[in-house]
Amino acid sequence: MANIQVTIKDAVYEAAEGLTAGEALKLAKVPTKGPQRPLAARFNDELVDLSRPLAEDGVLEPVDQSAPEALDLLRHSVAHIMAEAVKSIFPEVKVTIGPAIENGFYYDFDKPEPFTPDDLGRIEDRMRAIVKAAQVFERSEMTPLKAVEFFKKQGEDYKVELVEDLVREQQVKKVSLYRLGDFVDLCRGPHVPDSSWGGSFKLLSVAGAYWRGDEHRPMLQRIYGTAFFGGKDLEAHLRLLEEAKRRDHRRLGKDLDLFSVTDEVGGGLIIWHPKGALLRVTLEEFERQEHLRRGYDIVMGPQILRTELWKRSGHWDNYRDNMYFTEIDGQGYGIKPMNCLAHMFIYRSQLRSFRDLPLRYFELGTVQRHEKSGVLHGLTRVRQFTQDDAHLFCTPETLDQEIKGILKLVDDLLGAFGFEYEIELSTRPAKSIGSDEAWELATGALQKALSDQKRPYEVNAGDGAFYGPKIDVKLKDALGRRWQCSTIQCDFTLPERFDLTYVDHDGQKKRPIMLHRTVFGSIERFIGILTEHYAGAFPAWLNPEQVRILTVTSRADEFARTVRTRLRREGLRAEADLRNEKLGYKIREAQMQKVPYVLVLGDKEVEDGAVAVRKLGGQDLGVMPLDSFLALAIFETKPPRWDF
RNA sequence: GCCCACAUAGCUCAGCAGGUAGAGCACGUCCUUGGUAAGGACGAGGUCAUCGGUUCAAGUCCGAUUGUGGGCUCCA
Repeated sequence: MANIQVTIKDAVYEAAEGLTAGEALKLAKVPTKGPQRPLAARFNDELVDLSRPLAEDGVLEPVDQSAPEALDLLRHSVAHIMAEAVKSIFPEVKVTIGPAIENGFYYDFDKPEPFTPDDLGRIEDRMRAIVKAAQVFERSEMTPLKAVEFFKKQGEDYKVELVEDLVREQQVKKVSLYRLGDFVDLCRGPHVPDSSWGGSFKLLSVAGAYWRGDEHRPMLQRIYGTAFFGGKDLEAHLRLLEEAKRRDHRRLGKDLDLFSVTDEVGGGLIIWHPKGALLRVTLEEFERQEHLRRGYDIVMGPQILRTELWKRSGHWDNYRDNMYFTEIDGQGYGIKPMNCLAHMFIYRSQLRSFRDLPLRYFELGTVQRHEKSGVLHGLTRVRQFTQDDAHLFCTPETLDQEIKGILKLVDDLLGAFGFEYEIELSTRPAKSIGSDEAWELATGALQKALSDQKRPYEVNAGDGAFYGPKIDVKLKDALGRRWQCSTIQCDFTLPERFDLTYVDHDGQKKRPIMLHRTVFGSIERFIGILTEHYAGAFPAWLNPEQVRILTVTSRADEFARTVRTRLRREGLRAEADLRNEKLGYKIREAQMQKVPYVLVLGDKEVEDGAVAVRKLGGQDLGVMPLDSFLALAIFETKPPRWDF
């Protein structure tokens, strides 16, 4: 048998061919215990099992739990452990696929009867036994023909389909299989060496999922779980899930009395209560002012527009199933699912010169979309919502500048809430309108603006709007969850379809370029995100209640009313709690309602014309004259503003 | 739209062998005037989501509808 040369950490080792990766690493004295113990290896840049025999010269690197791919590898391995457990308890179940996902893993099963919560417990117990038994992940290879035969014999129809697709789509000559206990799965691998690695796991939920994500194919049962290298990490993640539940905007919306949804009114339709409505108009007014400062015009369009317009715009072809239509005097109308049409008619209401451009029309436009019943969710997915929508009409010369202006606006407005974000560039989808040249131009313009500003972005191929490519912004909230809010879409097509023109320097009529964009996206959804981001403790400028005045005894009632009047006169949102309750009780309630400032008024304050100030969370600012508090509160409740 | 689960007082939930509804909080009245996260007593509150079926009898069993939750598909 020939010898091979294996390079590990810059040292070269001579070894017999067929030596496993794990054995080779031992030659280099890679730790076999502790956090640096390898769970897999990288051989000539290919991720391999430690049990993989080495057949050629090459560079070998250990992969331990600190490696970026380690957690996925572990979770995928735990998915196999789960599948083995499920197969041993329910032998009639057919297995499909079980990948690692962002915060865990899942495995999809075809099983006639649904899994029950009890089943999850039983599966977990079986998994623990498998972990304890430290079963080895055993890799083998087969020709696709053999593999098909093998899985057919086992009745694993889904695996048969997967192998056949691998052959058809990638012309593979060999497939790899992994055995764990009695369970053999088609799998690219690699895996952790044995099941003892998978001890820190938890099964989370069962849900339906279509085979291969296709709604025309069978509905499978998906079990979600998560796994980590240590119990501490697992506990931290479970705590995060608890925290997310605690911050759920649907719960906080009720607790803080912001909004409600009721089946009597209809699903996906938000009813804004006084505090929620106040929060919302505060946010909207902030945005209006910021747009006016940046040269936008505020406009408003009608709620319904004639159906033929939707046909001309392409919305009829692409979205008519998600629109509502009605008829007036024999004429068809569609309720608007977006705002751009009216804005184009404002553009068209006059002859435009290049001197008029850019035109920036901003509308807090309320739209209706017939979302499928199963997708509705609190404030984040509703059937009627308000977009902070704008359409910019510009010449090719100023396009770049306008895109950059929008990026700056996004930066400022999202930054106001402490959001960081990531950018994606979405390109032409399968279902689209417009010429190839227009798509190339538009995509190039967005790309150029991003790279000029050195903003890192990822390309999301085929995910653009039907009329143009777009920049999508995914913000990250306080819990690290990502939400898509802002979007910038470059459109050459609608100006064409609605024959928008301007007169250029040379006296010729030309087409303006149209930019569609939102910053918050949907006001409803954004308030949902803000609620969870702040856990209900909105910053003072946005909080529907900024100051709550508490009396110690009824002797302070009159003064409390005076203070409330003074605060309100200064534009502060103040309430007085004059109920016959103990101070501690009122404080508790004000804290739970997340009011930023509490003023305590007792005999001392009445006598001195002063207020005792307590901030949300318990910080005591002490007793101060009412005027001092007024100055402080006016300063602290100013909305953010930027120089540019 | 699809899979599964759920729907009881304003809120959170108990009621898990079918026999005419219960707790805590909130609310009302009274007592208490109490200085930084829940003072006390009493009281009022429900056609058990809606419609239909089984049964002598249905909150409880069955079906449909609506809505909600966890996902899937979709998201201009």
